[in-house]
Amino acid sequence: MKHITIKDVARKLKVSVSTVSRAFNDKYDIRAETKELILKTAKEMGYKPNPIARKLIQQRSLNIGILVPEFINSFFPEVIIGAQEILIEKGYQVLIMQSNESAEIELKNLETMLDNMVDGLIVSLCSENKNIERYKSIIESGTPIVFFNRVIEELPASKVVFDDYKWAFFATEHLIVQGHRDIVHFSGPKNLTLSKNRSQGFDAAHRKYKISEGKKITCGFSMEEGERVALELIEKNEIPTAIFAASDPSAIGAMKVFKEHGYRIPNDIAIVGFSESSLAEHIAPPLTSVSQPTGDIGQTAAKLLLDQIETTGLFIPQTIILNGRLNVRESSIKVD
Amino acid sequence: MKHITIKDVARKLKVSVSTVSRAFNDKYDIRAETKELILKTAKEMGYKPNPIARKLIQQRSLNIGILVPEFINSFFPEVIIGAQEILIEKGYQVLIMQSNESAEIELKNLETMLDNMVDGLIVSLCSENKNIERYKSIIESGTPIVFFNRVIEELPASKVVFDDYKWAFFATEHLIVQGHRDIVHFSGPKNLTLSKNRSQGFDAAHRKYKISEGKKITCGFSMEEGERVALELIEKNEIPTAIFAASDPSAIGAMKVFKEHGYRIPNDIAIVGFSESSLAEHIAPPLTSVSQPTGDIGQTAAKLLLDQIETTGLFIPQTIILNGRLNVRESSIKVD
DNA sequence: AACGTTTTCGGAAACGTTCTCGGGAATAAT
DNA sequence: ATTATTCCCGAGAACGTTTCCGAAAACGTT
Repeated sequence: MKHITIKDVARKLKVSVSTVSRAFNDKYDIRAETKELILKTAKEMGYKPNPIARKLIQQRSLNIGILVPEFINSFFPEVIIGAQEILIEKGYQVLIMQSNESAEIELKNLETMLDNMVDGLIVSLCSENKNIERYKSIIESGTPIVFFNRVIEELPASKVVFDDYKWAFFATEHLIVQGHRDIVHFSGPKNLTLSKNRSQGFDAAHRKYKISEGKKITCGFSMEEGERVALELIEKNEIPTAIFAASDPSAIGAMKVFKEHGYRIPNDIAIVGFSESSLAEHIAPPLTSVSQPTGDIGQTAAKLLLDQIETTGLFIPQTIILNGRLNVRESSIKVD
Repeated sequence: MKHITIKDVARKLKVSVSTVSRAFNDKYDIRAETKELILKTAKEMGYKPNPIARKLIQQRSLNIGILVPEFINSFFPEVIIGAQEILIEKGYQVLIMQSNESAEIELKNLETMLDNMVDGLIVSLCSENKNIERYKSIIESGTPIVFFNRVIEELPASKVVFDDYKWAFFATEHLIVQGHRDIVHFSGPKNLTLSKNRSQGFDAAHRKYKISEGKKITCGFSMEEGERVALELIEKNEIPTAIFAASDPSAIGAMKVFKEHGYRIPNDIAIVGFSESSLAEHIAPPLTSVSQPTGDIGQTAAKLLLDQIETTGLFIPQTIILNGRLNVRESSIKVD
C-alpha cells in the first residue's frame, strides 16, 4: 500500500524504467503511442514522479523561496502576491517563511530553503541583520537571489528598492509647505539602508526650505514602537507640530497615543506615514502616507530572479528603483 | 567546486561512508573519538548532509506546511505565528503557501507541499472549496493534517474552530439590545461551515427576542465585497438600522460606502464586524467586532498536528472549539 | 586456550528518479 | 543486397544519503 513508483509502472507495462521516465519528460525519443499508453496507465495507477528523487538528480526544484521579516502588515503579503503571479506562470511554486524580525529565525529559514533546494530566493531582511556573511557566501556560491525593500548595499546581488530618499523628501516637503517648522522624524531601524535614505530625504527637504534640521528619533516599524516614542515626547513635553514617521503602523500608534492625550490631529499635530498600509485610508483621521507599488515590487523581484536563474554564465546584478505616490489625506491638512 | 558529499569526507579520513553517516546520526555504534574527528573535519571541509537525499530515504522532512486562503488581513498571519512558535520549538520548519482564495492554486500548493514531503499540514480552506475529494484521499493515506477556521465538517480530520454560532449570536444580541429591529447580515461564502454557523447564530438571536427573522445577503470576506453589497442596499433603498457582517473587511467596506453616501455610523446605521482585524480599533468610528484568539488557534492546531505525527497506529481526530470576545466600540453604540 | 560478547566498522543495497550509451529494428539510400 | 540513417528502447550508472548485515578486533570468561 506504499507509494507507486516508476518501477511499478514499468513492470506492469513490461517496458523499461527509462521508457516510463521518457514518457514523463518529453525531451527524449519515444514513440507517440507508447508515451500515450504509459501516461494513461500511469494515471490509472495513480503514479506521480517523486519530486524528491527528481530534485536529487536534477539539482533543481522549481521552487522559489521568499523570506520576509513579518507579514502582519499587508505590505509584505502584497509583495509576495505580486511575485507569485509571475512565478506561478513560469511553473514555479512559492515557499514563504517569516522571521518575525529575528535574525536567528531568519538564518534558520534561509537554511531550510537552501535545504529544500529552492532554485532561487527573494528576501527582505529583518531589522537586526546579522546574517550578512551568510548571504555573501550564498551569493558567491551562485545561488540566484534578489533582495527587496530591506536591503544592504554591500551585498553584490540584484535589488529592487523604493526611492525612499525622494519620497521622504516629498512627504517632508508636504509638511513644510503646510507651514510646519517643527517636524519630528520617527526614523526606522538604524542598520537599514532604507531608514538612512528616508532620513536623508527628510533632511534634504529641510535644507531646500532653509529650515534648521528637524529632530529625529529612532523608532521601530511597529505600532507599539510608535506608541512608545509618542509617549516619550509627551512625557518630555516636546510636542512638535508635525510628525513624519518611517512607517504607517508607527504613525498610527503615535496618532492613537496623541489622540488619547487630547491632542487633535491634524490641528495640533500633523502626521504623515510611509508605506501605505491598508489601514491608512480608513483610520480617523485618514492618514497621509507614501504608497509603494507593492505588487510591482514583487513582480520585478520575481522577474529579476528568473533572469538570473536563466542566465548561464556571469550574471550582473541590477538594482531597480521603483516609484511611489504621496496620498494626501486629512491627517496632514489643517481643517477649520 | 561542487557540493561536498559524504564520500569526500570519507575519502579524506580513509573511513567508510557509513561511518561518516553514523557520526551524523548519533543512534549508531561508533567510537566517541572517531565521531568527534569526523564531525570536526567535516565541519572544516564545509560538509553538510544533503537533506534531499536524506528525505528520499527516510521519508520525512521535519517540515510542516501551512496552507491559507489569503494573508492580506492579519488574521492568518497571526495564526501562523502562533503555530510557528510551537513547531519551531520541536525542531520543525514551517512552509507557508497562500491560494489567494483560488481552489486551483490551493490544489497546486497542496501538491507542492506533499511533493516536498512535509510531515504534516495545517490548512484553512479557500472559500470556493472544490478539493474535498483530494483532501479525503490525503487523510485516508495517513498524512497528518489539521484544519482550522475554514473547515468542512465531513472531512474526518482534526479541526480547531471558533464557536461561530455562539459569538454571532452575541454580536446580534448586542445589536438587538441596542434597540435594532431591522438588522441585515452580510453572511460569508455559502459553502463554509463557518458562514452557516454565524448565520444560524444570527437567526437564533432573533428567535430569542421574538423578532421576525433578519435579512441575509451573501457577501465575500473582502472590503470590496462589503462595498458592493452596501451599494446594492443603497441603490435598492433598503437601508437597515444595523448590519452584522461576517468579517471585518466587509464591515469596513460597507462602512466606507455608507459614510460616503452621507449616512452616519452608528446613528443611522450601526455596524458590527467579525474576526477582529487590526484595523477595527483604529478606523472611524472604531468597529465593534468579535475577536478570535488567533495565536491560540495556531498553537492548538500545531499541537494537534504534532500529536497526530507522533501517534503510531490509529489516530482519533479531535475538534477543538475556542472562545472569543465581543469588543464593543463606537460603531454599534448610539451617541448623541 | 578456547569460546562467547561486545564494540566498532566496512560493504553494499536501497530510496526513486534522470540520462548517457549503445544496440536492434525499421526505413531509406546506394 | 549492402550500407547508412533514423527511430525506439533497455541497461545501468549516477544523485547523496541511511541502514542492514556481517565481520574483524577487542575484551572478558571459564
